[in-house]
Amino acid sequence: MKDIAWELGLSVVTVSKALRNHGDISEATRKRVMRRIEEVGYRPNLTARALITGRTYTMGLIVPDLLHAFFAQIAKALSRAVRQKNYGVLITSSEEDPELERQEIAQLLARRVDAILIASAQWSVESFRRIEEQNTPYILIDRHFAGLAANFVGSDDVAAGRMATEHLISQGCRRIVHIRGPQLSTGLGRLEGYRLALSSAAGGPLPEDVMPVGLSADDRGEADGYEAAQKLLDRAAPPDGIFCFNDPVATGVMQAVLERGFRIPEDIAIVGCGNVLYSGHLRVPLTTIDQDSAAIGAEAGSLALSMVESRKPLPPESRITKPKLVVRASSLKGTKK
Amino acid sequence: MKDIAWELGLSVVTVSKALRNHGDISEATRKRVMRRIEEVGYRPNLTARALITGRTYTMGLIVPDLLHAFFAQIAKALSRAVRQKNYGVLITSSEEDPELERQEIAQLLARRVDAILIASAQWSVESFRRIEEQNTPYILIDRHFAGLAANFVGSDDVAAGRMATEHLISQGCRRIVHIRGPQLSTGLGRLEGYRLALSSAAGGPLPEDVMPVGLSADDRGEADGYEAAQKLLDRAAPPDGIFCFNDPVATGVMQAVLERGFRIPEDIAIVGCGNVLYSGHLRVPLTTIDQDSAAIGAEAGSLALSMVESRKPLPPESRITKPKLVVRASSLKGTKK
DNA sequence: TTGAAAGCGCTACCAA
DNA sequence: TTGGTAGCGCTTTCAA
Repeated sequence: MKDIAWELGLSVVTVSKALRNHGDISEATRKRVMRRIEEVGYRPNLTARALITGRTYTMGLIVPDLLHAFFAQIAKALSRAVRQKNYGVLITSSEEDPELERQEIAQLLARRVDAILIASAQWSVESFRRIEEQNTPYILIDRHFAGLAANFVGSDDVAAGRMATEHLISQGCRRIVHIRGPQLSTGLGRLEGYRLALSSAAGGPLPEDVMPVGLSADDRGEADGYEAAQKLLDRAAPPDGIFCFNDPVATGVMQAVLERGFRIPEDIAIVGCGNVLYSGHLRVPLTTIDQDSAAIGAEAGSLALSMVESRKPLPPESRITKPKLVVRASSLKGTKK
Repeated sequence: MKDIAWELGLSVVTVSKALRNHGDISEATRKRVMRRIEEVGYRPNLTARALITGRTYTMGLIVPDLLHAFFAQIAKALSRAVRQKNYGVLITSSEEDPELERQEIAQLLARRVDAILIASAQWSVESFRRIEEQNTPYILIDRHFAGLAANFVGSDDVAAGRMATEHLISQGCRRIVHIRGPQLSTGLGRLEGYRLALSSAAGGPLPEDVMPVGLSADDRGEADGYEAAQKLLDRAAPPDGIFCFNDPVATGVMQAVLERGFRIPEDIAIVGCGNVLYSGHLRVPLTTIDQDSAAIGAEAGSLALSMVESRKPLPPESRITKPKLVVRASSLKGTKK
């Protein structure tokens, strides 16, 4: 509070300026003010400042599930990237529910966050129009939308799906099932990559075989993967390779496969996606596609910062990381190659 | 904005009251206002409201590492608990660094969060005095301090350490090493539990054997566990049981042990702590102590809410969950019992 | 039931 | 270099 001003025989204005290293202030008074600030342990009320400057120094992040290590990693990296500029991050979870997500967007908007970063579970683009109306910059993370010219930071999902599938093919798999993700850019992209790889396989096109699952947030896909795998194993001719939408799904698949007495990778090779941090420590170390979630988070952070710092709207930008295949035991048949 | 008031021929005051269902407002005008609100898509500016009411409807959460599933789980549960009352959560990470943590506390204080929830990496109690000075309610999570009469939500670490160790003893282990955690209540408590269990072992007291590690946030303990295990395995007589401070450490230990050709649990049994969500899917499914981090997060949330809602200071409260042993393959020798 | 006045704690703008 | 005046968008008296 600014009885500090009174104590020093200054005006609040001067104190305010001193606090912010505002240009026209004499070094002497600045020092004087700063010392008193220190003594009293005063900290300016950021909500008041926000009201007048219109900047809250807060980024809003919406993820489907904080417990999913992929998003936790993004959150962590984002938080770190913006922290140095004194930004905080308001993190909320949509639990993969579009309606809840819309509410969260409204909340963040009401709180006047400086930018919204969102790995959206949305089907339509409507919510984003709302954000645009409020002139709040926003960035799509991980998942993007075809018809929406928005900032995007994520990975090339088609390439990811393709690499994963090609790898399985190169390991000698011929009956390759894809356990697909939701109807979002990530699920769709990886599916497309899977198809591309199969159709251009070396020894002639391989048959497609896609299993859907309904991803719910609470189990992160493990239960779904487990279930899907059960069905697959009940078949007369089970697959010899499975490309899973993500690592949690792969984890569930792995469990089911082992329980049923199949060997990984000898009987069934498994590839995941995301390279979540524990994937190398699973029952059978998991071959997966690394999408560098840390880089995505950091990139999104720096992009958000630049958007906020330059007050005028910047043209939408896409920053897409190249996925990398990480080969581990779960797919290494050594049959071929 | 309240040109809505003007449009309806009302005063801003009336609109404001209508918005908040404030008592004295006629049902008719309330409806009228609400409808207009809807049409325009107006949302009140929460920062302005915060300035005058002094309540930001925001909880501040500080964890050592968001990537550690234990804390991610807490964050998720907390977020869910307070969301229904329209609170948001500002999540920051201290990266296990006391100095950084102090800065984050100052940030949260400056932002005037309604309550601070913190799994502290602090050595001293000084920071908390600061929080108290600002009259901001705060709750310690997971880690508490001997000399501090503060609200605490966490687990009984002594019991956890004891259960883990007793389990190893019951499995026939006689050379049991504890890879200990940091000098905080969690590390200290589990260590004490370990000692208690050894000294009261059925066949007479067993020797203590404690390995320190310096937990850094970035690897969540895996690398530390890996290193510690290497040293252990270099010994002439390696241990036959290892109780690890937490699951990430256990993960690292497991890797080293397997790499060196030892069998788990036949040669070396391993027990972790935390029951992080992937612990059942590790190379060897991990026996661990469940501390129900979801319950901790939810409890902390409801406690925080009750503190905030009742404006007057409540007497400090401790909510301590009872840990549970989760037996999996990593310790199941079947030698005895 | 409604609204005028005052002000939350701070910063922008301009005059001194 | 300093400080008075205004006002950010709301809510809180309290009087009409």
